[in-house]
Amino acid sequence: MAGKIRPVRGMNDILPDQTRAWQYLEDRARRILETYGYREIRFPHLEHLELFARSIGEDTDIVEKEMYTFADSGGEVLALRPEGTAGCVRAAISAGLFRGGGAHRLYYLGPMFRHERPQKGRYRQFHQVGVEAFGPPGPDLDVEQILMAQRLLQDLGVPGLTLHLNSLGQPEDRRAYRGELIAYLEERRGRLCDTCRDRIQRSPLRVLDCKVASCQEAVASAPVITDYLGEASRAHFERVQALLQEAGIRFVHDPKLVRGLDYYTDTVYEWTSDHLGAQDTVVAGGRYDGLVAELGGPATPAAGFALGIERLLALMDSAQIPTEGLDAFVAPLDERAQSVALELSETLRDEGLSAWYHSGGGSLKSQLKKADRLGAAVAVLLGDQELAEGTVTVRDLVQGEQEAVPRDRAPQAVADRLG
RNA sequence: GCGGUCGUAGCUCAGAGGCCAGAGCCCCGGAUUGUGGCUCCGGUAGUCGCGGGUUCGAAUCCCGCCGACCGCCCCA
Repeated sequence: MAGKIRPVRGMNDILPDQTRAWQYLEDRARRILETYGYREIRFPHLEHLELFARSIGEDTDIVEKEMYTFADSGGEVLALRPEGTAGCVRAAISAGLFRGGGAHRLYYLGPMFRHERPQKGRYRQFHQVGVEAFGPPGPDLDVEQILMAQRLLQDLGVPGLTLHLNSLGQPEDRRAYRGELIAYLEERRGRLCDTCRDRIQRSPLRVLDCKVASCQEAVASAPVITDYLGEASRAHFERVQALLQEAGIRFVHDPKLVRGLDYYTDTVYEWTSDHLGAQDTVVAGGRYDGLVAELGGPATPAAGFALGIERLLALMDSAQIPTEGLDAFVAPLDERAQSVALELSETLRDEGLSAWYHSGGGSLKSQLKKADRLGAAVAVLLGDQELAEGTVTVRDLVQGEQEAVPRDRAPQAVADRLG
């Protein structure tokens, strides 16, 4: 294996056999998001490290140990984006999108990078569809986004889903709650696992969903964030739940649901699927009313979600992905037929048909075999006979019938043979 | 970063100390002259992940490294 260069760990090639599913998912996502008025935005994969540190939070795992960071030759400290929201908000601020206070609905598709240990459903380069809406502060926006995500998941036939919902309140609510929680946890320090002991002061919310049994017991009667919500947040959360119920969307209120990014406020949610492994979150999102201001824009409420493409692909019913076939396989039987075959192939494409011009010769038998393997519907054969007569042989590879037709009628003859 | 399982042809895998390392799929060719799919025949292809060690002899046993997968952690 000398000289063979490996792919970077956790970074996967997406091969031709898989790209059809990717394209299908991306097309469906675009179509659905656009019916809700969202428009695509594209922004760099690389940003100043500080953007992520400030938006995601210095003390989060993502910023602390999962980012790909480096100093470029000019000495600027950059990072490959570990998620999309920060860059999206930065781009919107940079473009002055918030001047005038108009509502904006944006979506994006693309790779994100986190230096984690790869496993099923978790990769170092992974792909998300993200949506962000800016302006409206109301709970109805949160619910419309949940409806939109659900439509997408249903459209793609994703099984075994559960929607988990929680509210994190405003920063001051969280601060008050955090104090209470730390006090509670400190009293039970002895019953917590090692990692949770370390977490008490740094990120006490994380202790709540530790999977160690003793931690679960210790935390069973811990204070719950939703008991500490301010009046506005409480009302917001109740309204979200009421609207979800009226929309007929089932959810479970999960008081322990905590997101790994600091910018969330009020509503947070997560869809999990029981058909995945340990990495079972397919969609996650929520409201982040403080982020735009935090990044230097005008105070602007906002909400959004991100969807993991690889995870969704793993869940999708591949049967619904359309297979696009090849219309015509054009076979020049010898060198003399090449120029006519090339020209005929172009004519077929002029008519909107797909044509595989066969280069490389071989016996008619081997060429037909190739046409068959390629899944061509029709083979167009051009040999001495056809050249002499000014015809082509159009062979229907499904029916097994063929006919000789004048060359200029070939496109029509091919089209007639297609389902 | 921690733990477990596993690395043999392009792919899926068999071989578990001893004839030149095997099968299926794929690919290529053939089964009379210009006709695919089914069948049959033949063929190409592997420094058995890499490096050391044990042994008369290692794909097979031992050690190290690398990689993949699964889980922890964390999250999409």
